[in-house]
Amino acid sequence: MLDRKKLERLVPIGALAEQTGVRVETIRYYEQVDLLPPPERTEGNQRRYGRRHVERLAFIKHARDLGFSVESIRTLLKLSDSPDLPCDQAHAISVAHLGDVRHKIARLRSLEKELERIASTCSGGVSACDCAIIEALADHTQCAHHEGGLAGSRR
Amino acid sequence: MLDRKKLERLVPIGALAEQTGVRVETIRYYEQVDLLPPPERTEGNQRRYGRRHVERLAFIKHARDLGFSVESIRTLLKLSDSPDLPCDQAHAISVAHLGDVRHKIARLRSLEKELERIASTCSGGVSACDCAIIEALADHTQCAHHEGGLAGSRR
DNA sequence: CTACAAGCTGAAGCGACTAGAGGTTCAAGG
DNA sequence: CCTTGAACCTCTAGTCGCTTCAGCTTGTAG
Repeated sequence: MLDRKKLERLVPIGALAEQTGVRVETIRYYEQVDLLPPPERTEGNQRRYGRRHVERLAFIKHARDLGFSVESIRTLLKLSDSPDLPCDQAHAISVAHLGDVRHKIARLRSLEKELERIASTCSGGVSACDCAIIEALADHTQCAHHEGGLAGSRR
Repeated sequence: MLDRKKLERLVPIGALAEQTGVRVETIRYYEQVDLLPPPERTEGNQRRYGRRHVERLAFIKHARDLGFSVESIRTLLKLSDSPDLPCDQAHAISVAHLGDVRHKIARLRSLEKELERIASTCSGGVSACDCAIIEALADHTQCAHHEGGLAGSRR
């Protein structure tokens, strides 16, 4: 297992981190939660990663950047490992996630508008303002999404 | 303190939850983290809330719906309690948060585009697809925000 | 009076890491 | 060969904003 020639082609965790842009601690965490398979070790018990690991971690990183949950990624990885029935499920996951993202965008846009309204009522000058922002927060009735479909989607 | 007449005007936690749309457990949590002051209690140690509590919790709920952190809300509440120098800080918090929200929107829009691209490469049909989604995730170079400013903003 | 809904506390769990303590190993310079 | 110090190791706890659970006690309607 610890063949000298093999070890030479393998990289330590710090190099893997640099290559992929994933922090060292996060890589160890991914191993712990079975996203990344345990790599080989040196005699001194240090991790040494090969090409496969680099690719798999890049996949994970990219999917995380796209906002996929670790659970979704676990499924996507399983699918990519067994190239028999992957397409349907992968497509379903992506489409569901796209729906999620659109939902979040809509919600954030509505928040943006309300925040603009609230922040603009008070320019932040020292005087003559008593204080519209706090009033706006206290008084829900001014609010555009009052009793609308937005509240609760966070939960 | 436990005057009979007073108690009659006070509501138990369940009613407060219903009125404000905040869950019972969450209300107790807010008390625990000092967002909501401890209310009066019945002889049997149950919480009874008055008008002030309802208002304060509505404030909190509204601010949370707008995505303010509990820390920001704590500050906003302090400001609203002491109406001397509130405006500047409240304005600063709101503007900072608005910046945050806009940043998130921009990021999500870019994710939306990429997800659209990825999902559209594979219509999800059973055959003839081997699987573009998984390839797209594996191959970062196709990605629009490749090495762009997006990665890492989650941290 | 009794049943049962609603309330109570305290602790643990969630997701996805991050940070720290305290120790070991690797590789380069002398 | 030896020393130094950066990089590595494990394990534990902390983050945020709740949620859930277990195992009780209290309030109220019939």
